[in-house]
Amino acid sequence: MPELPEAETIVRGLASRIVGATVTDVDVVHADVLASPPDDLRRRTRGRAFERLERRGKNVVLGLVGGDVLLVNLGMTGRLFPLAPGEPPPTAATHPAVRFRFRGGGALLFDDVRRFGRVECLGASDWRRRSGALGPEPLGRGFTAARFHLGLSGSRSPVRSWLLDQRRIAGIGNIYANEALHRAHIHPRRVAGSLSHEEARRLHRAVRAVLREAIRAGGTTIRDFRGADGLPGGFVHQLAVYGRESQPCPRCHGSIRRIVFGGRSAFFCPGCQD
DNA sequence: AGTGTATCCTGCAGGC
DNA sequence: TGCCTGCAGGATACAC
Repeated sequence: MPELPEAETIVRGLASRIVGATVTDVDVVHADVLASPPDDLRRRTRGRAFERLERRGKNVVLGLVGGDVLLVNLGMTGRLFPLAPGEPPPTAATHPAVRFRFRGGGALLFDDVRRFGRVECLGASDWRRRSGALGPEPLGRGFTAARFHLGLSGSRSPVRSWLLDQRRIAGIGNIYANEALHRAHIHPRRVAGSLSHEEARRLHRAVRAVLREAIRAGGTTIRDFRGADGLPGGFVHQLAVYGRESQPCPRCHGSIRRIVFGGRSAFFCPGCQD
């Protein structure tokens, strides 16, 4: 489910509720979302406070005092709900998987219908290594059109697959890959290394614009996504192609098509993407 | 280095 | 109403 804008929306909504909270215990309802045994997670988090909250790609990163990091990958249907002392979980939290209890009675609930999400606690150096294996942040300063073009060059994979590969660029998922390609007038199946300098520049701009606009709208809710405040994201109303098979292209009024490759649906307009 | 396929799960929409 | 199929925002492992 959640891609960069959804993770960013969660982090922004969560920060004021979580930073400063000290973990007293961890309730594990579904251990299969944990990367290590429940006791490992308890040992590493109990008695420690969260001191910073950030995002890396699609991951929510909760930094603990002492340098360890609680890493949450939301998978397809993962959500994080902060709970005030005495506050019951929202009715939307139908599939609780892990609950971090805080001193004073508050909590952070990880809820995940399909349980493709992952929760793990890493030491600082392990986290650095993990983060280093991810590609650049598309909204970061270092992510220039020139660097993007360089990354694309030499790759024979379809550009949509290239965008989804977290080792090449971090945070883009199927919705925003399709939306950015449409905005840049580039067919999702184009060979990444065949993009001209001009096309790479257009796609670079499109990726950044789509992600920024989606963050501004609070992410995209197809079905499950909720921000930390429990609200759905509004970008679904601004989607041009994703999930709109057979509907008219908002730009040229051609009929949007769906094709499948790399195991996932790609949506595009045959009229204005080549 | 690519691609296709399968896997992990649950829920929902659509066809009959 | 029920049953079946296909589909889903992700990540990974495998064979070719």
